[in-house]
Amino acid sequence: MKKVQIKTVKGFNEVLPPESFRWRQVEDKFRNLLEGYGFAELRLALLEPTELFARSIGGETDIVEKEMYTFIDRSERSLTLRPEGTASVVRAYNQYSLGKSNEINKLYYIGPMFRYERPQKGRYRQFHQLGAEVFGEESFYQDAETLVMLAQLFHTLSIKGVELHLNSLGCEACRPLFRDQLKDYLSRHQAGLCDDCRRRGAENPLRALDCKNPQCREAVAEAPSIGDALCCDCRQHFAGLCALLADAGIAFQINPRLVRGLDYYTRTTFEFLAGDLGAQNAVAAGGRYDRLVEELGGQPTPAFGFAVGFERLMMLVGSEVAPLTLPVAALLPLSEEALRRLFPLHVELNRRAQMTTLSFQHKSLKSQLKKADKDGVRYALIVGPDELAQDEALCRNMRTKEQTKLPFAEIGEFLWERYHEH
RNA sequence: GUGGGUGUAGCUCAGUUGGUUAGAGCGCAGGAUUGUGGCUCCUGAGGUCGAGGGUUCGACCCCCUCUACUCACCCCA
Repeated sequence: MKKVQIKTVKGFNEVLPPESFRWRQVEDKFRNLLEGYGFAELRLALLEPTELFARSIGGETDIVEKEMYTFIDRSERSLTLRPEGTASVVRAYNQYSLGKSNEINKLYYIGPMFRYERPQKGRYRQFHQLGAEVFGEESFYQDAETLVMLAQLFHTLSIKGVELHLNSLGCEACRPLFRDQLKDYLSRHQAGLCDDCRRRGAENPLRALDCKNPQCREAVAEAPSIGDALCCDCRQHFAGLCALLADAGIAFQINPRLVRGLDYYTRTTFEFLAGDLGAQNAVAAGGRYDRLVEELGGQPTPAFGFAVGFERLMMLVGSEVAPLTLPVAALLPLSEEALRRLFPLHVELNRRAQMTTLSFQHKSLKSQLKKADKDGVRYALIVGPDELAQDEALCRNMRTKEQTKLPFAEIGEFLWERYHEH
């Protein structure tokens, strides 16, 4: 080990080849799918005024209370590395008045998010999300379309065994009533609750439903169910969504305990759960947030969105990689003169496509062939003094070992044809 | 923030009750073949054994502290 190696910060993991190829393949599939549904990409700032997240995610949530990378910059402003994407998208939607032009109401993003938590399997301090938001559509058809699209994403990636869990949290008309009911229930059952849930009772009672403490689960088992408390409109919205999903052949479970960790959700919330994610189980989650745009200073605008945890998604994607494109041939110069002759050819060929490799060092033919073999090229073009004198290369087929003479003038065409064969 | 596990070569890991030159496989480099790869064989490079302190004649091994990684709790994508 060297002295004082500088290393990455804890929880900030970097993606090296060949993993980076797999990442891009999955990203590409996501982009293609989303753009097929009319989504357009947004590339947003990673750093935002702290206030944005405090207002959107909710001041009482764990994310805001203890998980944000927040610091004061040189002009004394409090800034935060974004812990999630939706707040920024909504901020941008308002800031640039994206709602004024109808065609741009479906937006997606891919990028890093930051949360100051202890890293573990499937959870990192810098992690990545693929997310999308739809603005201006209140219909449950929108909820259904988005969920069907997500199911397609998993299907496209050959991921099996993800379960869709659904719930409705109601709207501003019925949720406060339910909150009161629940608060009331919790205060009557304080004895059975953990410390956290007792504290939550007042500010964020819904979270108690979601507590993993077995004691709490028991205490909450008889609590009022949100499903019973929904108003007429919310009930219809949710029923409509469920019917569409059933018609589309998408399996789902209604989970009245499903409460999101962020405060802005209304009506539909969902999670796609999977095993094989370590102690984590959510690979994607989201829902409807009909009030947030307005709360962040925009026009009243219903919205629906989701985020996929990219690292978690990658854990579910099999390790099989689409074969990488390999160079067609290795150029093997056996002298300085040969190298000088081959270099312009090499540069010219690779301008069009990945065609050749070329060693700039004087190595033995043997070691160059070894390298060519390892690189998986189909041909080796050997050029030594003899070939140079004849203005040709010795073309060796690496599989059949057959060798033929190939004039320099024909190399380009020869390789270009072989390039398209594979 | 709390708890457990693990730090030995580029990678994956051995290392006996504490004993003198710390090993293997893979990978890398070279050779066996004056200009011919994969298989085989030979050779080589590469380690302050995570860091510091302690016990001991002697520490990779035992003790303490720190640190990193990792898994889990909390919570979340």
